[in-house]
Amino acid sequence: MSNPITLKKLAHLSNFSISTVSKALADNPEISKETKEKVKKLAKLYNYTPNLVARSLKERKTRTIGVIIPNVLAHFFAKVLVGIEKEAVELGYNIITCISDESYDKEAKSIQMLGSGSVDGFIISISKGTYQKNDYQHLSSTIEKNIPVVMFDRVTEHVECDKVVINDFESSYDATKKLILSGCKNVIFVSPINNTNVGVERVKGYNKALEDYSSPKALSEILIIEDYKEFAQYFNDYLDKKTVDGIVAADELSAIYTMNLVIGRGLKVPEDISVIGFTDGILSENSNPPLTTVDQHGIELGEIATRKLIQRLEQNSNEDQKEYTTTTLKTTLIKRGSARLDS
Amino acid sequence: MSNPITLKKLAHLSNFSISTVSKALADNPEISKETKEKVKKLAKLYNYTPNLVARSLKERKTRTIGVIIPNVLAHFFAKVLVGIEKEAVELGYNIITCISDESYDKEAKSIQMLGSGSVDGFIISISKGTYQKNDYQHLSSTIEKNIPVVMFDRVTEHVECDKVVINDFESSYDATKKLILSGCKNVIFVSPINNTNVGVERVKGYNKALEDYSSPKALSEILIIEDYKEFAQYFNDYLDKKTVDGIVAADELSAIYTMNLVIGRGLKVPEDISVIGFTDGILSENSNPPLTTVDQHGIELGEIATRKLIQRLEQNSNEDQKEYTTTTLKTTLIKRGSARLDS
DNA sequence: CTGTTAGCGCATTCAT
DNA sequence: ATGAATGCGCTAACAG
Repeated sequence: MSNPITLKKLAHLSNFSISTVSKALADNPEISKETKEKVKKLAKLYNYTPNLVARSLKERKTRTIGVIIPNVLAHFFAKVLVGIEKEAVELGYNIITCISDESYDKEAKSIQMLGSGSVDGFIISISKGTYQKNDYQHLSSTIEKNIPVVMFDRVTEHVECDKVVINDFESSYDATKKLILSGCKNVIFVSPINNTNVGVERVKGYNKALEDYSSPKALSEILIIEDYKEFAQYFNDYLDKKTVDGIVAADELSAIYTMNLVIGRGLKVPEDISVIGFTDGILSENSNPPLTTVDQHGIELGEIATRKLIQRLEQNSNEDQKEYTTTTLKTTLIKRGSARLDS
Repeated sequence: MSNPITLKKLAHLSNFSISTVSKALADNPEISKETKEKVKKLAKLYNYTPNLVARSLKERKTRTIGVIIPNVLAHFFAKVLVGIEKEAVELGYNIITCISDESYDKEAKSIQMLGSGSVDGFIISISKGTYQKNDYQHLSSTIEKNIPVVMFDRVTEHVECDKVVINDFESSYDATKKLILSGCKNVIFVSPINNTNVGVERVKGYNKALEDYSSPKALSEILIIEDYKEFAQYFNDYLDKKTVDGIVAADELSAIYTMNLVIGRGLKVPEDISVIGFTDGILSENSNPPLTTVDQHGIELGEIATRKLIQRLEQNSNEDQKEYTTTTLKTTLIKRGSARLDS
């Protein structure tokens, strides 16, 4: 900036002292009405805006939140980001966004960078890489430094902090159960996220539903997707050998992808095979047939996470620290065309 | 932060002065090897990280970029964001993300906030609201304050700055032309973004292609989408009256949506109607049939914009200011299943 | 080679 | 009601 207008300059121009100007602009009752008016007029005239970096240094808080997500291209995370941004702005905060790209290194580095005074707290969903490494030191240590962390969706029990998740187990259980009750004999589970707690919970829900509702000799199969191309091959071979009439997919893309493979074989959805996916996305609304999905309420999830974090940031430090809490959001099954459901 | 370790504390602990510690950590040649080693060891031991806010204040730059996009849920913008974030991190910058949500007010407010010292420069794609209002004061004035701005995709000639765009006119011209040359008689254009320069350019390209290649009595129609539900109704009525065999859509969602309406009428894509969309998204790869699209290379676009901005940020202020430049990225037509194309 | 000093812009305590 | 002085944590010019 060539010549940013500062308090000092306003002070010169107005013939008041810096502190008077500062107080006047802050509507401090110590200052007389006339001075306030003069100063404010001048400030407006010169288009004064306080330097936020200086203020941050002084106040020792930045009113900025660090947001770390694995991947913005996944619609769910994009939605959460929308919720976070919206709520943050509402409450007077900015967000610094980092995309971990599912990598431990990038996640850790971002946290370490931003943790050096750039942000007041973090909202994070853990990367696959971090799960694999099973190392949460970077998170624990920021919490120890008294920088609050809120985890959402992909969380871990190894770190104590506020969390916001959805009822993964239950949702998956429910989806599977509904398929079975509406006549599916052989329901399989497809997942590209088996290396996250979220994926694991969804598998558990699936298994439990089979146990509770399916005949013992029914198909019970979890297909892990790592590479989509390889999976296509594998899945086609699989369908050559087995008869499937229901699919629960752990996310949106895998649901759509699987559905298209099914249709590509000349099978009909939902007549021959019913498909239910987990998601929040546009894909599902606009697929053909439209996908029946478990709505994860991403925007709301983001808002809640943000509120939790800011609440903690703004609580008086002499108050008792509130206990950490985990909020579980209930999903909603959105019925579209890809599954025949009774109820 | 309860007790962030600072230079001052390191100075106490090491019995050197603050400045010596500072210089030692910065590998300043003034400092002896032994001292450097001692200090660095201590710093590592206490896990010292410099306070970036203080450094920003001192250096008068934040190494942070403000990114303002209309909507992260649109895949194209999400991709650009990925490109920006990636390149920024690579070059040692953070990004503060604001979502304007297509609103002038939010856009202006974000810029004004962040322009007060929080960021060194901006990367922005203009909101629909701003186009409507036709007011670019908030942008011009930040440039006047010597905060560089790079605009991408949705740009305006009313502001002089670096820009990165794609060849919208040409791409649209080309897509339309290809449809006509492969036999489409009646190609219409569908757009939800007609209130942006991008949308306007694409319409122009469409019109020119009709002019150059289509028979004079062929259909020539631009359908504007404001509300998708209303559009569905309108479009169905439209197809009752007119015969269409080609559709060019100005973005991804409108392409998919239109295609699904067509299929919903029992028509076949691409046999009865060919569809080409503009996009960068997952939707197109996974639609049924997969959508033939104009790839806008969002990630690369984001990277280029970031490089341009940072170059300007880091150029010596005593050098001559470089001229503002506009980079035009060439799109690529990705042929999938939704259009019969000859070549 | 090391230390003292000043100052980035702001808020605030303590005089006056 | 106003102003002088201090310090947030850091860098760097200057002095020794």
